[in-house]
Amino acid sequence: MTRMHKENNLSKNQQIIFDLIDKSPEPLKAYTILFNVQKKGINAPPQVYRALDKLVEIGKIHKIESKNAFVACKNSDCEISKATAFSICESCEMVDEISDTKLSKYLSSFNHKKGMKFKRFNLEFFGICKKCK
Amino acid sequence: MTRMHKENNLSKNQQIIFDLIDKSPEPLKAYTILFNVQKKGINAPPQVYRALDKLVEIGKIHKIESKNAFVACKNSDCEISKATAFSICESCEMVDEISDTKLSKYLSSFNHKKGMKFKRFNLEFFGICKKCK
DNA sequence: TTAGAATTGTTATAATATAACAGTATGTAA
DNA sequence: TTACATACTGTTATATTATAACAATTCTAA
Ligand SMILES: [Zn+2]
Ligand SMILES: [Zn+2]
Ligand SMILES: [Zn+2]
Ligand SMILES: [Zn+2]
Repeated sequence: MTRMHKENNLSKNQQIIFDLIDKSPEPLKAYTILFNVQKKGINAPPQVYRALDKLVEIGKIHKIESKNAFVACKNSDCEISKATAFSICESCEMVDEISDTKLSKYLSSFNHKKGMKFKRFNLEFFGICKKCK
Repeated sequence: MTRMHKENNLSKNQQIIFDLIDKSPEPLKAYTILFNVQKKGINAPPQVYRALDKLVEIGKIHKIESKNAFVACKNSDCEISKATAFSICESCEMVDEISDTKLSKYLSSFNHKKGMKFKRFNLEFFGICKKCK
């Protein structure tokens, strides 16, 4: 029993949690996820965090660091999460993943004066969205 | 007693906590700060978090969101924290504030396709620093 | 088929952050 | 100077976010 869902490489818990995040219009927090998947047999925080860690690692979801919340990747898995950018409304908390090739290229090729070579970046923009204006 | 330190606008607790962060070579976490200021009479988390909130608000320190840790601003208070960028070593955890006018201007003038006007951004670059190479 | 790797289930606990309430200090303006 | 508003402080308790540790099962590939 408890078969892997080979069609997309996700395990049972990973799939359940990804589906929940993917269909949510807003970022979900770990314990919100936990409460919502208890009916499916996921009972404890480590089960949620392990799935989240894996989903982040493979680029299916991203963590919004300023909110401790998770969103599904809308951008063909962001080259496995090496270059992420988000717009965040400070009023309604809505989060949108920004897909802008120019921005991504500009930042990916940005080099630190101190000679550090970057492997990854995360950018969070804050403002008031159209709806909230 | 407990006079305001008017020379720089910081209250007693704010000054104690700012001094600690400012002289630290690395980001400090809230409870690390708490342990280090208990000898100065700051005993409880809310005292630390209130000072941190204020210091962030006035741009004296920044929160490194991916680490839940705080660093002093090295950049004339970043126009009150509207535009922050950091480089973070994934090996030694060192954090450097990036001061790059071009980068800052580029991002400050970046406009979202969906019409949202940004007021603020935070950017975190990750890599391996020179020392750790 | 069998050994290693990945995943799961479970209990307990660590680490991060805030609520709520009471009191004190400071600046301003009548 | 008094009175008021604002900011800051102290304190206890609690909420929220995340991980440690261990045992078992399932998957994968040789
Ligand atoms: Zn993405
Ligand atoms: Zn909004
Ligand atoms: Zn700064
Ligand atoms: Zn390093």
